[in-house]
Amino acid sequence: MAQTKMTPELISLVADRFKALAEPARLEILHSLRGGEMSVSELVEATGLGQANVSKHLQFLLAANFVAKRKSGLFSYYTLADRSVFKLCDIMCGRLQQELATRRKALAG
Amino acid sequence: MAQTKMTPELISLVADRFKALAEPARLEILHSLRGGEMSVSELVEATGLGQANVSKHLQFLLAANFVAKRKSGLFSYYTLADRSVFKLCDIMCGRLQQELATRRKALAG
DNA sequence: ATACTATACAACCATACAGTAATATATAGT
DNA sequence: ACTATATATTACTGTATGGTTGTATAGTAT
Repeated sequence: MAQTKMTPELISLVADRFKALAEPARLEILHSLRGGEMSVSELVEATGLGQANVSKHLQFLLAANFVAKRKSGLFSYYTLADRSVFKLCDIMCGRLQQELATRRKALAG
Repeated sequence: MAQTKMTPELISLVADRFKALAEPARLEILHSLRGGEMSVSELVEATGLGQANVSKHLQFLLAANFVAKRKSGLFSYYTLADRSVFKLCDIMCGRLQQELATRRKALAG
């Protein structure tokens, strides 16, 4: 399973989800949220990005269901929607380490 | 581990890898390669994309180490570099199903 | 009501890139 | 040598989007 039909529509949806992770600023935001929920202004401070910029990226991540939002008074608090982001990033980091190891071996050999 | 330092440089590299998967055409190509290595023209036929387009996407995937290349005579044969692509796509598809289930429940409830 | 604050949104510019057509490169066959 | 074929590359166009500035919205406080 997990191998459904792979229609063009499904492929397009998957591509959109990957696109949400294909941007350093958004990865930075997700990384900041590891510790727990944060308000927009906390994320602005944590990442060094502009407020409008962070807000836009958060809408993007929200649309892709990578974060969840909770409003309280003036503040909007965002959290990671689930743990799968880490699985995804871990696999990617594993790949990168593999690449580096192979490249190093090529240079040594 | 796998949680190294997350420097801006590393984050940028990870984003680049995700970007390689953030495009329906490239997912289509990777999907076609499930069955084994294929030449460029076979991929052109399998995906319905233009030759130059497929070639460019293949260079992109090659740079991101998602595919490997083997030349033989006039032909270039491409294969999946490893199985991790499937893990990544499976996780994404799992997320999508989860999203659908939640949305359905919201409508029902 | 007025002032202040946090967030979202709209308008703008600049850049990246997907797709295409034309061309270049490389290999094979005659 | 010439011809044909497979792939790569270049040049171009249109679109998407990241970042910024300014503004709108919504909530709080006095």
